[in-house]
Amino acid sequence: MVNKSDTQIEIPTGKKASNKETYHHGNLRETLIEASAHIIKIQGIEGLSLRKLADQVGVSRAAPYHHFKDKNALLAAVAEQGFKDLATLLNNILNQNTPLLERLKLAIQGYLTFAIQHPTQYDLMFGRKLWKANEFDHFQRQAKDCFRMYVQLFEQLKEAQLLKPTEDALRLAQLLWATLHGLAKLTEEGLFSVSNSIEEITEYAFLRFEQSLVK
Amino acid sequence: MVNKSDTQIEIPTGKKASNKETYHHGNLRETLIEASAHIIKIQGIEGLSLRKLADQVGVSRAAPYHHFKDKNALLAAVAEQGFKDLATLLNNILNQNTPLLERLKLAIQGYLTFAIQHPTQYDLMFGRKLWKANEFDHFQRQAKDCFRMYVQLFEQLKEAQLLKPTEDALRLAQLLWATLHGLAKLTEEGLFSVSNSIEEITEYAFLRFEQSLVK
DNA sequence: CCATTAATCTTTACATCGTCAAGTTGCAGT
DNA sequence: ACTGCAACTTGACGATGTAAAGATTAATGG
Repeated sequence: MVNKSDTQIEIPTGKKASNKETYHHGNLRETLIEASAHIIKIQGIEGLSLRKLADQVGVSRAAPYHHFKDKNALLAAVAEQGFKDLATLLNNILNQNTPLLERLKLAIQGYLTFAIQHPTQYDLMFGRKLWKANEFDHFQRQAKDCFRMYVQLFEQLKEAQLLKPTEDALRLAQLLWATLHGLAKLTEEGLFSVSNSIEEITEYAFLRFEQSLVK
Repeated sequence: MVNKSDTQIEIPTGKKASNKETYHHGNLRETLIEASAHIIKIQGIEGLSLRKLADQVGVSRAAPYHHFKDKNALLAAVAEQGFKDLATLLNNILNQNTPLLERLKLAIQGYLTFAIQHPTQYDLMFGRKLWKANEFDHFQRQAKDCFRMYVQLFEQLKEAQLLKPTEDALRLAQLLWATLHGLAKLTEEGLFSVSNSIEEITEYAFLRFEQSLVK
């Protein structure tokens, strides 16, 4: 009754045949993910309620449960999409034709920019809730794929003899990611009394890894 | 009725006169914080329900609201306690009589150990929920006090001429904390396909900061 | 082209949760 | 002893996640 089609206009429901009020939504799963991502971006993770979400999409409260076991399962799907976005961003950087060191710098800057421009989604992606529950394989796999891209980058650096022979690609990747994650999180939360620009921070991080390079 | 004193035995309520069933608890605020910390340690943040908490402490549902405006305010108090613990831990390390470099190493190892031994509390301490809401001054102050201790350490290093003159104490502290936070979080969540020991990780992090030292 | 099956969605219902309003109890200070 | 304030209780409300059972449509195979 709340949801009569003639009372609510211009709220995008994402249904397949736009105006047609079909019993079957036809695109619910994706629509839910997108709408959730939108809500999370604006209201934060806590602002997402399955009931309101269902209302907004124009579907009953229980409908989402036919596509996601849980609220957490839905959140995991949103987070997974976040990692996919991050992955394509990194892919674009790592596959371009610039010098390897330039790519490293861009990979650093790109990561930080992503994290700081989408703080709430980033929070979800690394939230304990989704990681401690070991039931979201796709999500975790997607995240680790992102990590592997950094390992790859360092391996390329090593092959190109740009890395000191004593350095290990995996370790460096771990350290870089950790540094980036820490910088993003602590900056975004305002823990660094001084507020620095992304460029400044990028420079910090980059310089830290110069010692591992052949001069 | 659920809570008749003769039906529930040996659950510590933290009341002042142990057995005496007093109308006034007398120690509620602290008891709530401790009990919450305990629950969070075992069940995680999501496992904390104000009602169950009140039951366990032997008090009515609304009682906590006379000591904390909000559930979040209670969580902030718990997190603040976490930062206090971390602060005393760091204080003990920084005030001892060992060489400065040894203290740096211990400060690194101590932080990582703390984070990995209390994962759920650590998660709370750095959770976005408490940081984006700018209403918990004590909590944020306590956190920044911890950060300042790292700045202090690097300033001492600089005074002792152990730091290259081009290096800035504040920047190094920011980078160290970020690195530690990232390492702690990513390790604890199992993102680093390989699982490393704390000693190994400590070594990683420490080596990263050697380039800033005078040889 | 129709009938059966499976997928998708709805209605109803329930337990739990955070929180508020109004009342009660008891301690501290005049 | 009286008063006022602080600590606590009871009862209630709305919101939330989710399970059970039924309705509707799409898909499939004869």
